[in-house]
Amino acid sequence: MPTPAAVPTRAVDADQRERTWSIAEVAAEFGVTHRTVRHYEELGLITPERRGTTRIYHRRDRTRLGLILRGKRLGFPLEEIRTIIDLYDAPRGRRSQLEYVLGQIDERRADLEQRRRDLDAALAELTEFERRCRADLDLLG
Amino acid sequence: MPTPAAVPTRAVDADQRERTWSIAEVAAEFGVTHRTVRHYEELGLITPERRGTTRIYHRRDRTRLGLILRGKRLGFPLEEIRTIIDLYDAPRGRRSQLEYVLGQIDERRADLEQRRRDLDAALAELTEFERRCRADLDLLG
DNA sequence: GTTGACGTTGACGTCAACGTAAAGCAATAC
DNA sequence: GTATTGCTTTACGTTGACGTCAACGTCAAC
Repeated sequence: MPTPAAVPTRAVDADQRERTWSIAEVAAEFGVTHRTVRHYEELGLITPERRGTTRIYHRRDRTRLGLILRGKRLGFPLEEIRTIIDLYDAPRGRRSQLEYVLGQIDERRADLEQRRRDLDAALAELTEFERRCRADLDLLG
Repeated sequence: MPTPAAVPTRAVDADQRERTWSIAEVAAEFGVTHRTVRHYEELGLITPERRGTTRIYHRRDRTRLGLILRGKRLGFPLEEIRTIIDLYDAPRGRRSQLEYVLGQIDERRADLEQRRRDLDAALAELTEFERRCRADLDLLG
């Protein structure tokens, strides 16, 4: 348990908890444009705080942005990504809700595992193709 | 080595080599519309034979269609898919060409391996999330 | 000989995921 | 002060990946 003497740790915690970012900062950090970030907000994928009219991004928003971009790298459409990350934040108080969430998890898992099969097949073919190319290269001396 | 006595095998080979398909057949088989198949042709991803004006699909076209759709499931854009499957058919006679192809293979592999990392991370998070949900469910009796 | 079933070529429509001005506010920099 | 920098909204443009007619050819079946 942290005591008042554990000052360094608590200071770092406080920093990480309370630090916020501007739209330019998060955009640069994740290698996207501010337009992209705002687009995700329009679709309800992130909901940054507003100070007046200016957007303020917290750690939670950066976490979500990371999930969004990973989902994109995996080829998911943004609408589907939204349902996924909403799932992580869904209320899970009642049994019916938990069971619904668990069902959704199963669907997601099946999807991801199909993708992994495709991915492994593609990698295997690529490896075999490389082997043949190297064999051809050897034949050329 | 096949002898003239190996009739059954040779008959099957001949069937498989010479059987062709209509656009409706390939579309149905791969679960896409004829419009989609023609779209891929417009982009140069497949080039079926023409008998008069009618398209005739060979095994080679079906193989390509399979690669295209797997690429799509993995989230690749069609233009990129085209460069990939063209790579498999590229001439590899000269050393310089082989070295180019091997370089492309490396790029592809790096891309696919990044995707696999993303995929594994997503699956791990999903599993952890499921664990927490089941724990919550246990608490409800 | 006409009716489907299946094929063809345009050509325009649509949806997602942004890009790209245009025009304006708000704070710091000179 | 004003000029630049950074943020904002509004709104139209673009690209990819098809969908969706329209208008027509062709061939077997009835």
